[in-house]
Amino acid sequence: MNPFQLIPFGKVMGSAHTLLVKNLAHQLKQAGVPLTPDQYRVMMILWEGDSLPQCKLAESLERDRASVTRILDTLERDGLLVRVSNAADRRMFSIELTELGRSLRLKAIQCSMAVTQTALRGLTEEEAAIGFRFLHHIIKNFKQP
Amino acid sequence: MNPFQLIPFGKVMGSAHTLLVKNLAHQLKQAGVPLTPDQYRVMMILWEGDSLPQCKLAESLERDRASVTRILDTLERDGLLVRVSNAADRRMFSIELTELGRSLRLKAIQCSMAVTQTALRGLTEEEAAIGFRFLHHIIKNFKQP
DNA sequence: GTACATTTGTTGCAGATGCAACTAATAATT
DNA sequence: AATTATTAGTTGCATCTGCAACAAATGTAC
Repeated sequence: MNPFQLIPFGKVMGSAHTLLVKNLAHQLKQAGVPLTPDQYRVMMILWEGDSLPQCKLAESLERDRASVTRILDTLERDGLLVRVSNAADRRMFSIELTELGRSLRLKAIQCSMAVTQTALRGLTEEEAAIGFRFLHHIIKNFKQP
Repeated sequence: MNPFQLIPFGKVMGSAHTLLVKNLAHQLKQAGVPLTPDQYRVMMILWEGDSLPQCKLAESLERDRASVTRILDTLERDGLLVRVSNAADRRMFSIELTELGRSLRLKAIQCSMAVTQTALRGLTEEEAAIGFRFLHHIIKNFKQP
């Protein structure tokens, strides 16, 4: 590939990602959902199924354990979840959503879908699917170097 | 598009972007280039042409002025650039690279290209070009809502 | 079964981010 | 010319990030 096009790839990816995240933050705020985009990513996983240890969360988020610790601190402080100590392995906690935490799911997902629809506006289903595969390919390339 | 596929789009984009940024941080460190990925993005613009006011930098980076202020603080502290007060408009500074700042260009760009090559490994030029257009399309969608 | 290693989560540190409030300087209105 | 925007840059606050060092619990090896 032309080396002059290789240089700005990071910029293009960074711009697309930044705009997407900002748009999500905006949508969540508009909808009155008290979550930042990063908190949303954590909650998204918890809504799919509670009781993951924090290290699994970190892995799934591509973040380190320390970052997960602190996002959970905030979410616990704000009453969206609780850490429950695990009897089987006392190093770990089970994360359990509160009623409040569970209640935000629908609205938050609607915000997320609105962002995606803005992002993909004007693309056919086929073009969007090709774009998805492109991103998945990149992820795979980084995960198996 | 199938609503179940609309939900994880942010996650896919986030993963690809995160892995790319982490890989760049790693490459820069390996090559002994004293820049974080965010600092690299700023320097990239300055290498193309000095003397931009900070607000233009912010616009180009999709960041707010405050963020640019603080990245420049760090880069100035580390001797990569200097703020020169502008006689014509005393609100602004001209950012000027130091010799040290200019000297990092080649190595840093090589790191960036290595990251891109990893990202795009296994894709044809045509597929990569389609991926670029996909990302550009998303950027355009967010910029003209 | 004791010593060593690994794993889980936390904290300290330096770097980023957006938003809102602020100062100083320039532009626009009247 | 004087008042009123508007613009460029900075600072405070809350959030988020990775890395490295650490404690406590669990696993492994001898």
